[in-house]
Amino acid sequence: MADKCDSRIIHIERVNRAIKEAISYEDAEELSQFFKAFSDPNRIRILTALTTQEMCVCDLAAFLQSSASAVSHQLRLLRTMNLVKNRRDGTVLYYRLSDDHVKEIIHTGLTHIKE
Amino acid sequence: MADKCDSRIIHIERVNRAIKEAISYEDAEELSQFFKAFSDPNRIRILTALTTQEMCVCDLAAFLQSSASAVSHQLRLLRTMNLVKNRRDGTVLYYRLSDDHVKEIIHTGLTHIKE
DNA sequence: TTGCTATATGAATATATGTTCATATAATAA
DNA sequence: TTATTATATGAACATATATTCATATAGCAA
Repeated sequence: MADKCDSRIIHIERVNRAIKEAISYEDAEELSQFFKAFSDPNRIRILTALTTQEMCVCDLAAFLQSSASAVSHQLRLLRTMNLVKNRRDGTVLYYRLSDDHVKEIIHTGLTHIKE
Repeated sequence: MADKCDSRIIHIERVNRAIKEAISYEDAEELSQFFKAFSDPNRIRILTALTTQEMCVCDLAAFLQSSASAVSHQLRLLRTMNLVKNRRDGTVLYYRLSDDHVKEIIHTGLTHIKE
């Protein structure tokens, strides 16, 4: 915090413009949380798997070659972020994507890394 | 790993389809790394600020009310991810976005959280 | 050269995160 | 009821991450 250039700003008009046009800190916080949901390879694999079909926790665990517990933890996080929904059929919970933003986000990301 | 349902998959056809259509683990890894760049509120604020103008490290530090050192660390990460570029003018480094994917990603994310 | 400024960077620290393990819960069947 | 299965969840542990602080580097001016 105590840097030299902090007291003597170089381009005050740019700083003011940035402040004026900025999204709120709360929005930045929420947005970063949203993207954090995509910041783990296993969650990415879960989300991409769910773009074409609904799957239960066991299916996803088999697909990821991971434990059902680990998958369940990840799914809870994705549920909290409203990225996936589930429906119950007996003891089985089927998970699916909440909406099309997920596909859109992943598609844009894939396009970026493939350049 | 030693879960009960791991040995006895419920919907083998869904698992096989997921495996068949999946992106590679390496791509999932790279994609998650890409999104990790957006998973911090200060990086989000840096990236949104740079959508309308180029700014130097000091400007960004003033905007974020953070230290130049912290900003520099974040910018290095964003540079490594190819999300920002810079140009030097004397001792000052001006940062800008690398391409339009950043704007697109953030726009989609904002649309999602505003629903 | 020396001195100053903007930025970069390594180490240390504190916090966050992902998995595992053990246990709990919910639905079903006997 | 009890048993079984699918899923959820809390605690613990290991790893990752963001900031701070101290120091280094790069460019410029005197």
